Amino acid sequence: MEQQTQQQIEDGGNNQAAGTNNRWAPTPPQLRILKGLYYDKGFKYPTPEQIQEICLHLKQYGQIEDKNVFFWFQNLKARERQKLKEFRNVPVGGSLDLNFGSTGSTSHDRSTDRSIDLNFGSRVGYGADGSIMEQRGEYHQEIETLPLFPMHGEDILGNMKTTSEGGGGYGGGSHISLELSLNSYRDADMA
Amino acid sequence: MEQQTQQQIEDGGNNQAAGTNNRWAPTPPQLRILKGLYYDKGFKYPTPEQIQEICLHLKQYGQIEDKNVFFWFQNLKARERQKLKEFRNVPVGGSLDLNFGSTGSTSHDRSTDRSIDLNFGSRVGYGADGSIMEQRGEYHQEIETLPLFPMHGEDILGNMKTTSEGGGGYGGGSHISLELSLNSYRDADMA
DNA sequence: AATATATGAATGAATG
DNA sequence: CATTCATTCATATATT
Repeated sequence: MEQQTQQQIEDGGNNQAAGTNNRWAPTPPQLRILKGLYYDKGFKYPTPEQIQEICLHLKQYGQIEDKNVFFWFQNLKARERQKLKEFRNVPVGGSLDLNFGSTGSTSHDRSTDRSIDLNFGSRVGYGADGSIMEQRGEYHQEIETLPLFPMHGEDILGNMKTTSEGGGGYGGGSHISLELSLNSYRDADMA
Repeated sequence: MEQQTQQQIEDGGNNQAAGTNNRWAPTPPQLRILKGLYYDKGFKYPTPEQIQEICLHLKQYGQIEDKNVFFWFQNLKARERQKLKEFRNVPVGGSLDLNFGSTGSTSHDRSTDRSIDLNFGSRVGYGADGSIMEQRGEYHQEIETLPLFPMHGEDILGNMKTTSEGGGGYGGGSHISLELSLNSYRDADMA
């Protein structure tokens, strides 16, 4: 079938089939910046305003929307957490009947290997530090502060909060001077 | 993670080098057990804990990791759905069924309903209001008579975290200053 | 060998 | 935020 044999999303050329392609794919520069923020800066909890800022900036490197940035951060966080969770050792107990159909031996093979205690064990939870670090609030850098676009976090799209408006939400007109620093990037995927 | 940096396959030459990717392949015993769980037991939604349990057990039959088990279930589910969808797309001639709003019979788990809303206006819960609404305390694993865990059932149920946004809302101190010392060189994107 | 298929792996998007 | 769905990429294996 038409399973393979397709070459889409590329970096070199932003082939936006305008309508045919629905799923966003970060261009290398966008990915580099996003990763730089997340890993190098430890910036993991962008506010809606900051998402807009980031998105606006990333638009230079290819088509992108707020929700893409939002999802990107969400997914990365979720997957890192999930990874930790899966590495965690299972408590005890568990009697999954995995021995069906086997030959005879009706004994629990796994026996007592579940006593292995890794590094986590108890602090894998949230807020227990270690897994989730926060930088919201007043996280300042002490590197070269280079203001990219000292603009005011305005409503770029004007559709962020159509439901619960009224001003009760979040401040709103808060000026955010998003300055990014990507002196060092984490990885250079692709070879 | 960086795997979709594929380049044009029309280069006509050698692409894709380095074959250090050893992808897991289930051994016969492992496959038998996995299939037994999925088909015979109807066990299709393993929790992270159960994944570990299964994985640990399968280790006796060959090298395997949690993520392998995770992906195995994910793929199997996805492909069964995909298969069903293909059959459903048979050229029916002109039988356009626009029966929206009913038929609610058989399957309607929580999918197949993809509504393409590219507007992204009010749905994406940034958690702007903070506070996680509800925390699913029940998995709908319709296991027939499989006593997965006749012991405990906590963990996933207890998810209380009130430090999700920490930053004290987005309205107030969104004075995060990142930095960006990017070189304003735009690669080739955004032609 | 070239093509097709099966399936492991990755990730964007969506839901509750 | 945790979990799940959908689509796609990457390969090993089967088929011709």
